[in-house]
Parts: sequence; structure tokens; C-alpha cells
Amino acid sequence: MGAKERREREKRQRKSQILDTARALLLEKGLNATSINQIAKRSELSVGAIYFYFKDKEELFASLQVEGLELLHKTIQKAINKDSSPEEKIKSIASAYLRFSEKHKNYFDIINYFLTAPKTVFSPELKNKIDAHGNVSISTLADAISEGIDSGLFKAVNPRRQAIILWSAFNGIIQLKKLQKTILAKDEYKSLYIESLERFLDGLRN
Amino acid sequence: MGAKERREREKRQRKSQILDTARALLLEKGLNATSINQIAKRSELSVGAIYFYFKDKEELFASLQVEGLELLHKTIQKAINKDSSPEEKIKSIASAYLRFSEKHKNYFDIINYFLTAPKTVFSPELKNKIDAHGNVSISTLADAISEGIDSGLFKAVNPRRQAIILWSAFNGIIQLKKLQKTILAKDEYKSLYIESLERFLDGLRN
Amino acid sequence: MGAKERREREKRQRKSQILDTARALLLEKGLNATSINQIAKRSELSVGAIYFYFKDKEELFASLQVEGLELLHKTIQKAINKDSSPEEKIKSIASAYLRFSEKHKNYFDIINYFLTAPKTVFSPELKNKIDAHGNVSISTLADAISEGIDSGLFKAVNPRRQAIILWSAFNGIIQLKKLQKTILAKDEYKSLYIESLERFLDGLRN
Amino acid sequence: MGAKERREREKRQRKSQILDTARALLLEKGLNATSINQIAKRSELSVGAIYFYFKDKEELFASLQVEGLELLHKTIQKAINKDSSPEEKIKSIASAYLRFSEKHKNYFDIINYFLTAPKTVFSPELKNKIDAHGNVSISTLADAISEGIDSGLFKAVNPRRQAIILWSAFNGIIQLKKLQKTILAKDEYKSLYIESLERFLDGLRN
DNA sequence: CATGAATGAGGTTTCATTCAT
DNA sequence: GATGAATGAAACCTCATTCAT
Repeated sequence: MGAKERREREKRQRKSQILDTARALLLEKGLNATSINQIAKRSELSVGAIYFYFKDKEELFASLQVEGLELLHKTIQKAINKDSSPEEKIKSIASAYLRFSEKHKNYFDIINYFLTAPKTVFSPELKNKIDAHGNVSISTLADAISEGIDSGLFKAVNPRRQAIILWSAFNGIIQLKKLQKTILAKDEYKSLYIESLERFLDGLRN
Repeated sequence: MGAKERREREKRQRKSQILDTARALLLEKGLNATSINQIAKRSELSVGAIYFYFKDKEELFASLQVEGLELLHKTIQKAINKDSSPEEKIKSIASAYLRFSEKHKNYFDIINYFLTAPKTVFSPELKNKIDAHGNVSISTLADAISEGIDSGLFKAVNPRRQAIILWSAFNGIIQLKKLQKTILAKDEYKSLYIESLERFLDGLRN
Repeated sequence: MGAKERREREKRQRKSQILDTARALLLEKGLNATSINQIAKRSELSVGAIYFYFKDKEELFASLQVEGLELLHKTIQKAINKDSSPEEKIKSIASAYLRFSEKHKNYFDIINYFLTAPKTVFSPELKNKIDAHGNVSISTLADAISEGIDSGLFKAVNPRRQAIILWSAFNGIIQLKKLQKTILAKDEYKSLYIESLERFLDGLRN
Repeated sequence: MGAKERREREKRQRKSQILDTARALLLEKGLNATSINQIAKRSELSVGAIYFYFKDKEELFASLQVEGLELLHKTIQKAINKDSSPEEKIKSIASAYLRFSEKHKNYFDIINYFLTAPKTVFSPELKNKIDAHGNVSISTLADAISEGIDSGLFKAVNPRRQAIILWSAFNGIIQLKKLQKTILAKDEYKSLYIESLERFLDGLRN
């Protein structure tokens, strides 16, 4: 007894081990430059083992996405103080998101990497699942906005739509990070991020 | 006589022909899935011919970028009515940008594809050149905002920063297009785009 | 049981098989004209298989070098009769070297091919290793000369330097083989080789 | 009048120009890595022009050989003082050859590059011509040895054979240059060259 | 004479995936 | 469960050579 559980645990560990290596390589070299052989070598597993745990390359990388989205959701959930004002909640979410993009750069980049790919790299089925996952975080933001409207603080706009707009604006700004040293000064994107939120809230208030 | 000129013209045409094919394939399949062999086959040229016109894959794709950025700049320039109000100018630019993203989807996607790639695909030198090109369109937007501030219409904010913020917001929204049919309804992103601009202007006004 | 060992053995065999083919092709066509594709085709393996056994072309050809130098060393070692006189030892080594150049023409040519290439084809690291290997055979010759000096037979010269000089002279002559049928008569280089040794010993004796 | 001559001169210049570039590239990169396109680009001529002056790549590189052998012959001829002793003549030739290998490293390397190639890169016809050219320098050395024999200074050996033996020894030593920094100290090959000649003359004297 | 655009085979290397052990 | 040898297509790029202008 317990042997079965040990095996289960080992199996989960192996999978983690593969995902860890894949994540690292993906960020180092990009999707196409990351090969199964490389993952095998670096994770000190055999190629066959990887194909045992993941049907194919696609499934492996999709797992990374889901992982990332889950972590994002948790991070945001943790950042919200239930008793604070709607504006404070929105600011908390915003700052949690920015921090996530820095602290978990790997995951953030992976999420965006797949989100902004011109072609659906994944099967539709998989993509739905992933998008649904992303939806969760949007809802959290929408709830805060909704609260602000109900309390008369914000204009009577559609909360979900505002959430999406704000979220998109955030993403737009964070992507500016890549323009550092060319168009933008170092870390200018962060102050732009904050100012962007200000402008949005200015526009939202009654 | 004129033989030389005809040759010149033919050369330009060939180059266009290659770029056309590359552009199409790039959008169909993405950067890494687009091979020189494919471009050669579809453009009915030999592989060698392509390498005669472009030093390597990178240079070919960079040409597409620059092409796109130039077209974008022209499109925006044309959209502005010099005599209209600052708000109208901003709206014109915004709607020109949205239209550009639809009408010249190929170019728009390519611009964004490279802009948001996690790894610098191009040489730093090349990247600088490209970013500088992009800078031009930002300036046009900044000018309109500046005008609004001068005329007392807008708050006394930094025009260039606002331009970047707005531009980023636009990009953020346009990327939502990919979420159509999963999270978003069809063309919902367009109305979000418009609302996003409204919210921004709301926040900017005195 | 023994399955592992059999696998090991098969792996070694495959590697030999590739080296055999490469060796043959290299001698037939020269380094640059020998392609991995050709080696794959003739050894009835896939291209990928060759890259499984050898990191790249360089490593493959370096293996041939090392192989050859090892065989050369062994051949010379075997040729020496410990009880014979220094002159006899030198003659034995000389004749062993000439025989090696004929019997193991493939290896000999490969050794010389890389030794006399105008550009360092190999990485410095690799080249060091190879040169060190070559050093061993020189030492054997130097020992014999040293013995002759100690016994008062030879002038008090530097043994290692004489060894190198003699060895170089041998190589110089053996290369003449290529001039057969143009400048030289058939096998004239062999008698030149012997005479060359005579002249050298004449000059070395007290 | 004179137009014809001017054209002739221009033609020769063009040919030189091509050969200069080819020679430089050959030594930089080796035979196979030197392409006609590269030569064209660097010599600021068209590919077609090169094919006008040389039938193909082979003929181009053969010209370099012949060039080099002619220069070698002239250099040696100049080095000999008709009134000096046979030994002095031999030493003059030897030192001229060593100097040639340094001063005209390009030519020397090219001569050796083709001489020691495992396969006949050239057509037999071409190879004959080249070898004959090389023969001339050997004869000069043989004459000096012959003189020494006639004057009772040297043993009654075959002069031509001794010339070849000595020449080969020289080549053997000069090739050691490549082993500098691995097996040999810097410029050790030069002192070996001199000692090699000493040893040979020791063996030749009565 | 000279140009340079075009060819297309062939170079090295990497890859996802399979399957016998 | 796990291994890793093997496949072969496909990636990018270069080459000697030709030929219409």
C-alpha cells in the first residue's frame, strides 16, 4: 500500500520536471526553436518519456498556458481586499497584473506568446479551454467596476466591457516594454501603465 | 534605349512579387512556418533568385515590416483634416488605424507580429530602424493632443505620453480580435475600440 | 540478459560503419567534396542517424584522424625490436612508417590531409588533441636517436629535434608519391625514401 | 593606333585583378569555400566577366599555381651567385626557398595546397604542365650538387635524386610551421630547417 | 566585351515522431 | 513505464554555371 500513491506522485513530478524545462526553453528560444530533443536532454529524461506524458508538442505547450492562467487568477484573487473601495480594488488588480508580468515573466510571456500568435497554433477545442480560463480574470475586474457603478461612483457603463477595455489597455502598455531602449526610456512603460489607469478612471468617474 | 530602366523596373517588380508571396504566406502560417522554399515555389521563382534579392530570411521579413509602417503612416496622414478640431483629429486617426488593421490586415498583423514577439527576431540595428519608423505615427497623434491642450480643451498632460497610452490601448483592443468566437461576440472588438477611445477622451477633457 | 551489452556492441558497430564509409569517401573525393548525405546514402543509414552518432561533420572527421594516429603509433611500436641497435631501430621505424603509408593509405592520407591543410579545419581544442597524439610517434623515434647518442654512435645532437627533422623528411618524400608519372618514375619515391634515410644517418654518425 | 594595345593591356590587368582577388580569398578561406560570386564581388567585376577570362573555376586556380611556380623559379635564380662554391649555392637556394615561403606565403601555400591535395583536382593535362614547371627549380638545385660532386666535394651520388631528397626535406620542415603553438615553439621550424640542411650536407660530404 | 539575374542541385543540420527493446 | 536509436522530410543557404541583354 502506498506504492500506488508513490507512483502517482512520481508521475506528477516527472510531468512538472518536463514542464519546467519546457517553460525555460520556450522563453529562452521561442516556440519553434524549442525541440523535444532539447527538452529531453535538459530534463535528463528520454524523448520517449516526454511522449508518454504528453501526446505531442502542442499538448505540452498548452499545458504551460493553462498553468500560467491559473497562477494569474490566483495572484489577482489574492491581491483584492474585499473591504476596500472599488477604485482601490481596480488599482490592486492593475498593480497585481503588472507585478505578475514581471515576477512571473515566463508565464506572462507564454500567455501572450500564444494569445497574440497570428494563427491559432492550438486546436479549437484547446483554444476554447484556454480562453475560458482567461475569462475568469476578466470577471474579477468586472465585478469591481460593477461595484463602483452600484455605489454611484462610476458612470452607468457596461462593467464587463469596461473590464475588457481596461485589460486590453494594460496589455497594450505592457507590450511597450519591448520598445525600451529604442523608443522608450527604461521603465517608462511602468509610469505609462499607472497613468493609463488614471486616465481610464478619470473617464469612468461621474 | 530605356533598356536599363526597364531592367530596373523589372527588378522592382520581382522584389514586389517576392514580398507579396512572403506576406501572404507569413499571414497564413506565421513566421517560423513560412519557409524560403515555400516562397520560392509559390512565387514561381527559384530559391536562389530569392536570395539574390534578399540577403536572408530576416532581411526579407524586415522589408515587409518597413513597407507596412510606411503605409500606415501615409494612411494616417491622409485621414487628418487640418482644419478640424483636436478631438476630431484624434478620432480620425483612431478610425484610420482601425480601418488600416482591417483593410491592410496583412501589414497590420505583420507589424504587430514582430512588435510583440518575445524575442528580438531582428538584429538590433534593424530593430532600431523599424522602431523609429513606428515613432512617426505616434508623433502625429501627439501633435493632435498637443493642439487640444493648447486650446484649453484637454488637461495639461504630456502629449507624447498620452499618445503612447492611447496607441497602446488601441493595440490592446485590436488584439482582442483573435478572441472572437470564444470570449467575444463577432465584431464586438470594434465597438470596444470606439468605447475605449470615448473613455480615454472623457479622462482627458478638462 | 546481455541485451544491454549487445546494444552497446551494435552501437559501436554502427559508428565503425559510418567511419568506414566516411574514410573511403574522404579519400576518394577529399574533405570538402565528401558530404554527410553521401556518407548516409553509401552506409545505408539515414542522415539523422549520422548526426546521432556524431555531433557534426567536424567531429566525424576528427574521429578518423585520431583513429589513424592511434593505429600509426601501434604499428611503429610493434616494428621495434628492443634488442636491436639504434640504427636498426631507426630503420625499423622508417620502414614501418613507409609501410603504414602504403598499407593504411587511407589513414595516412587523412592524417596528412589535415596536418597540411592551410587553414585550421578543426577547433583549436581538437587540434591540440590531435597534435598531441602525433607527438607520441615522434617520441619513439627520438628515443632511438637518444640511445645512439648515448652509445657514442651519433653526434651529440638534440634527439627530439633530429627526430622531427627526420620525420619531416619522410613526410616530404612520401608526398612525392603524387608526382609519380609526371616528374617521377613509378615507385621512385620509395628508393628516394631509403636514400634519404641513408643520407640522414650519414650526417648523424660520428 | 594603340587602341589595340590599350585593350590588350586592360585585358591583362583585368585578369590580374581577378587572380589577385582569387589568391587572397583562396588563402583566406580555402579552395572550396572560395566562390566565383565572392571573387566577382570583391574584385568589383561581374560573374560573367570572370567566366570570360577563365573557362571555369579549375582554370582560374591553376593559373595561380603557374604564377606561383614562375615566381619561385625567378626568386631562386636571383639568389644564386654564379661564382660561389657549391655548398654556398645550395645554402643560398635553401634560404631563398625559406624566404619565399614567408614573403610569398600566399603563393607558397597555394603551390602546396594543390600539390598535397589527395585527389588530382586538375585535369591530367593541367597537372603535367604544373609539375613540369615545378621541375625547373629542382634542376637548379641539382646543378649545384652536380658541381660539388665534380669538384670532389661531395660523394658520387645521383645529383637529381639528392636534389629531390633535399627539396622534400625542406617541404617537410616548412609544413611544421602549422604545428607552432601546439607541438613546436614559435619559429622553431626555422632553426630546424637550417639544421636539416646541415645534417644533409654532413651526409653528402666526402 | 561585360553584365547580373536566374537556376536548381546540393550542402549541413534539426526536427517531431515512432517503436523495438 | 522508460529508453534512445532511427527515420526522412524540411529548414536555410551557397554554388558553379548559363545566357539574354
